Amino acid sequence: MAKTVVTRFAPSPTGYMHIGNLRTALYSYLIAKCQDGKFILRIEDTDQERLVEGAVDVILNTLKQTGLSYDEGPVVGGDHGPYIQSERKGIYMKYAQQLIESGHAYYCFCTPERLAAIKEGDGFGGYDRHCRDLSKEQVEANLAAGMPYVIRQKMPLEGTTAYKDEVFGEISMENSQLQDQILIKADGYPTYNFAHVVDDHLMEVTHVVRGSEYLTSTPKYVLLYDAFGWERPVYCHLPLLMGKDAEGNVSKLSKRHGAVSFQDLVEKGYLPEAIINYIALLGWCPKETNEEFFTLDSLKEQFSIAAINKSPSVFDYDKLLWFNGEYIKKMDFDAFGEKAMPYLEQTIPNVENKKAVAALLQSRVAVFSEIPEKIGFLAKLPEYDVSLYTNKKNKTTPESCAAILDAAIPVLEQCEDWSSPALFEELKALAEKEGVKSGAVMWAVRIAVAGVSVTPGGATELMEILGKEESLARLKAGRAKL
RNA sequence: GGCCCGUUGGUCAAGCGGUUAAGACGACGGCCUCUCACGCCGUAAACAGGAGUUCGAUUCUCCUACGGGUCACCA
Repeated sequence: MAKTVVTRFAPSPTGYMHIGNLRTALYSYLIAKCQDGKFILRIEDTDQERLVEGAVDVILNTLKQTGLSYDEGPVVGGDHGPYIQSERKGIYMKYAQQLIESGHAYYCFCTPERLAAIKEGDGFGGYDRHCRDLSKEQVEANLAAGMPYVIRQKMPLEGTTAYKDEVFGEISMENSQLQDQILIKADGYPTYNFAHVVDDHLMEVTHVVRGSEYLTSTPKYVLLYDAFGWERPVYCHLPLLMGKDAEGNVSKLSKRHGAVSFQDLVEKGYLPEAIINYIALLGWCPKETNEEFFTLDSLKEQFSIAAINKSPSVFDYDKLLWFNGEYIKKMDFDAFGEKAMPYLEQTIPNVENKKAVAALLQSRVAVFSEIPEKIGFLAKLPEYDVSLYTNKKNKTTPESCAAILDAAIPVLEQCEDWSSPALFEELKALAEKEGVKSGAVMWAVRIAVAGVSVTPGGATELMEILGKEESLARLKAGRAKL
């Protein structure tokens, strides 16, 4: 029986959930769940200078909204807690000590000033290993004198370190490339470099899933596992999510590329399911099907590490928009209405039948935030130019529209049944009587009633929503302009 | 700059030695139509370049170019 797969998502609480981070969470979750494994959430907050109030809640809320439920982690607990690194501070030092004793790490007393001076040079040299070979006596003396110190990993000077990545394959690095990185900082907190290795081991994580920016630092981590005599985890590095700027240059997706946090996207009216669906396809493609629509459950069934690709992918807002539109169209009407209601209330508080408006909107909206601009004219007839009455296809002109409105207004005033189908029949009959295309009548009426050239819904649908009184007032105002 | 990784249409991508090189978004055109949208139909658009290996390379190897990542008391 194979060992249970255990993955983790280990974000640092920065105050927002970057979309690339979310995708890492998704893949990490899926890699576990497609193999009936466990998914752990761990908060990596060892940088005391970058603590952000409420940042953990952002992470928790995002996972909740997207349905990425974790088996162990903050709030839910588990056998390997605590799951917040700052609460685990006490456990790292003894492992660091162990490494010092075995000759894999050492105390370093170099001051920040000295390190900065070293960096002055070409900037690529890194630490000069000044404290690497201090005598035991010297170290004791410094310690006794209360000198501040950090603990560094002692890298092999020669040879190479290699590991196998599940998506990128064999990665091999010359040890001479590896810096004697800091394991424990002067404030006593561990660095990511050290804490994640210790925690992954203690939490029995079998698959380390993270962005490919860690591809080249992983040899250092692998060396740590080896130094402790721990079994190395399986590594799955994920291709990066890129953004394209105005000049067409691509780079790691960031704020300058637009909305990049999950919160931003949700605020703009994107659905969590659509976001998840879209980002699942960035770097992964199902093997046996051309299907593009996936729920979290269907992803669990289809997902496989082997189908993850290596090349970075550009985040395409257009395609996300399309996905969102598709999800909106698939929503049942009540759910759509509920989601749209805040926008409707804000934009057209005076319109009685908001449900009818929602009905017109569902197939015409790709993201909720575009609702106001589409229906503003319902709240108040906008100022418009008579040139709107000119339409090539229906062969209308301001003059012809004037005639049409003259004929239409009295007819409409007589209408008892103010429903779209009834109104449509009336106007169609009128068109026949007047010997013009029904499209011409509809055009004149719709412009008069809406005051904008493009509307969600046709003339009679809009009239039904506006009601008889308002519609006629607008028609008469329109006629007066001509 | 050193090291690591990548490179199929504008974008996401299938392909895993022999194909008319899929599909999706976007673009464009058409149909439908009470404007728009939806829906339906269609068009244009790609294997970075050069050497090998092979009967045969988009697929394998090497080189070049380009792109990205990484070299913190950040993760």
